[in-house]
Amino acid sequence: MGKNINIVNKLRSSGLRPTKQRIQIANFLFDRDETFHFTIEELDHLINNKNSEEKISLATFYNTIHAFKKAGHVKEILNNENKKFFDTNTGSHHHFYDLKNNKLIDIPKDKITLDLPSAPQGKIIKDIDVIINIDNDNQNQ
Amino acid sequence: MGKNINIVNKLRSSGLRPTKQRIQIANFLFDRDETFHFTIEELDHLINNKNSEEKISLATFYNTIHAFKKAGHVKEILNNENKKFFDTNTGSHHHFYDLKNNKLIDIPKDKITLDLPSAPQGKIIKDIDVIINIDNDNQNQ
DNA sequence: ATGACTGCAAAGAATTTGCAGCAGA
DNA sequence: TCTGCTGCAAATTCTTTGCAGTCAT
Repeated sequence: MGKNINIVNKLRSSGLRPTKQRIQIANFLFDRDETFHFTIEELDHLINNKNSEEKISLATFYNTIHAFKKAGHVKEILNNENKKFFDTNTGSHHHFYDLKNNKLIDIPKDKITLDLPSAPQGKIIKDIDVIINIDNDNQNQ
Repeated sequence: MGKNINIVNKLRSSGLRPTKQRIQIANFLFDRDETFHFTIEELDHLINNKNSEEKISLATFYNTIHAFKKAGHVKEILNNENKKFFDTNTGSHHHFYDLKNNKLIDIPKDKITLDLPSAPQGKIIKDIDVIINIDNDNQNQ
């Protein structure tokens, strides 16, 4: 199938050997319509529960996701827990953060208009993160 | 001095016994003109290096800062490292985050104008965090 | 064959917890 | 006195690292 060829090329073109584990992880992450938000722990569970035969080790998830991040295939997202979140949407965009289920929802960059102050002396703006925390409606408080 | 009386009242009014340690931490945090951003580890070093006599234990810093957070005296801030940042400015406001020295700088709420999408069905917006990542100017890239 | 990758287990870093002794009301 | 707080050490959680064996090229 063509799917694997694309994934293999994606890996190769960023200097990563297309190993069995990386192909499996990359397919899981990138072969989908919606962008996907995850922690490494979640990814471990999601992939290893599917394939009960050959488990990918946790260390490999860490290595691989960091390699993907360096290659620009995933992006790390601000969060206020002690876990690192990643996003398969690597473009500039923003997020809703649902406080009830700890899930992120993408907001396209052009849906938010910002009027910003200028950066302090000698500094330049590199990037802007906007997180809109949301909660369930119609509950007291 | 009146300073300590205010601190003691602040603690008492939030149901916290004004112990020696809490008074010392509260004075350090709240008796200043500018708002202060810190991790618990930094706070530990800053306070315990001053007073080499009686060290406050790390566990007490954790307990105390969490008690202060629950009481609304400090606010936790979004960050992308594996450390928790706190802010003595508990009002709604935003931040510059200096990528070079990992320091936060407050931005008053009214300095940023936002035009936002509405929250998803059944959800309401609770809070908005804007972090403007800044870096040194005039360096290649 | 060579160098990169995987997986295990051990190490590290940040935070939390249990509990005995201490201190504030 | 009595309950809450402190401080120590141990436990947890998340992440990183070292290294021997394995796999891609």
